[in-house]
Amino acid sequence: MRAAPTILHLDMDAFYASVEQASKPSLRGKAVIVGGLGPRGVVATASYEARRFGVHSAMPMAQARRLCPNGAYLIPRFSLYRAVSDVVMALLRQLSPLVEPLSLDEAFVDLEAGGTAFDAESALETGQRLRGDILAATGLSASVGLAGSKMLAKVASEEAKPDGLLLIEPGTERALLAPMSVRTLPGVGPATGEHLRRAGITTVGELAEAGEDELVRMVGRAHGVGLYRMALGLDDRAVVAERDAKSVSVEDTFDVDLHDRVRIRNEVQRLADRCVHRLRDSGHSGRTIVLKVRRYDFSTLTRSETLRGPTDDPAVVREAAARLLEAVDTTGGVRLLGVGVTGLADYTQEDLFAQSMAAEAAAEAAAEAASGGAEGSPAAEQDGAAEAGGTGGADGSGGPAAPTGPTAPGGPAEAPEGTGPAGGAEPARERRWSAGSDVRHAVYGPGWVQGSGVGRVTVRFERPGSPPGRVRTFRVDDPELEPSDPLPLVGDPAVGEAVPEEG
DNA sequence: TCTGGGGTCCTCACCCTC
DNA sequence: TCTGGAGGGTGAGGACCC
Repeated sequence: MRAAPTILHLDMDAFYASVEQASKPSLRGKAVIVGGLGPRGVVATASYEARRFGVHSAMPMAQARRLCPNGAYLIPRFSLYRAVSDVVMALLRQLSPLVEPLSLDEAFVDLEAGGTAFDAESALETGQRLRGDILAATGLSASVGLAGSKMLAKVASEEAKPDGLLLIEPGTERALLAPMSVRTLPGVGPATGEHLRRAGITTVGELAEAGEDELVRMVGRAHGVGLYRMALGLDDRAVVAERDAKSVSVEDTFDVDLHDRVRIRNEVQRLADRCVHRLRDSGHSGRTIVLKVRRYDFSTLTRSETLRGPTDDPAVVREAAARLLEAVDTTGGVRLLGVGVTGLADYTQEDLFAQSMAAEAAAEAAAEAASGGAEGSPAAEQDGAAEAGGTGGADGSGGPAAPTGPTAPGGPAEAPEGTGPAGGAEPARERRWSAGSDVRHAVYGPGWVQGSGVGRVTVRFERPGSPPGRVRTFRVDDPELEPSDPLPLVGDPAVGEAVPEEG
């Protein structure tokens, strides 16, 4: 019996960029690129306007700037995206208890399990209603794929993009998939795609013709069997609502390669502390400590050590990471360091007891461990820093966003050597306004920082739902200007108020 | 030209025990 | 006593995903 097309895959269109456009009306219809602004940043999401210039996810930011010099370049604001995602996921959970989030902007839903669809017609109705509900609740468009399996539902939503809905009728799967590129299938990335291409296989139909034995020979058992089944449109993976995390890790890429061994040790200690923080936040302890090092030539190596039992003790993780680092040759330079913990376990009473015993010693050690460095600086960790230029606003405040554009002073994109998150007393600094961040002015109301420098900050006064706003420039220490939280994308009671006239 | 961050899963090698 | 294979644990690396 064929499965009814009641597996739904939801994919928000160009999610981060769309949220920025919704929250900053002057960016609507403009090329918006969200990603790391540092010298080693890559594109996380590009708006559809930017994609027309050839900009796409995972592209180095420098290349994106060459292709689209007039785009608005923004650092991701994950807290805002998470809030919007929560709204969307809540709508999905109204449809079914079986919702499997894949990321902030993607999820599978088993509609049949929720009793909200049982055949093609009811699935289509539910999908359309969902898209309308998401638009009403967030102001954002979403694409929906419906099929009898997760793999096909994902293929369907990909085909439906942007702002569309597609249902794959049971029985039509193989014919639909046959002409598609093998890269359409989940699990076929650049390496496997190239491997298959060299064997003369470029389409899903050719994959199916090759046969299971041949695919197993080419790409290994697990992958080969899975590929063959997917090529036939077969996928019986269930939608899983709760998934246990298997590892927790943190990593930093440095603007400049690190050479100083002392600095490298300090960074590893700092990462170990951050990792333990995340580990504890997730309510876990872990048994295997992993150190990741990416060298100057982009070669990456990992070293790991398995402890006798799980830990969430920062001192233990720091020591293990330090031991692992001793076995790594870092001459030539290090561009990335990471610390992770795998083999996760829930807390035990014994762990908690051991923890409390160690807490005092750990606190002392942490105080000593905080020390400064002299080179490089990790990627931004804060939300809200951005560089939004060159959108060609009517007021002429824009202009091409050159790499040295109006990023906030001291911002992540231009942190000079020696400005890492070192401990110690910092000298008094002037107020910093990260471009892209939300602000409120006592007279002009809410807006966002378009850029700042040489003692001035430029603010565009607009809010979600308002017309594109005007730009004003203030002194960075203007007492009437304050940082503020992001406004909701829809449903803000203040929307509709007149934006103060230029005067 | 330049390649993030946080994950998951798979494969292979090696060692040890039975 | 020696040998070989199976199987588990561990460590390292690669590929992939969003």
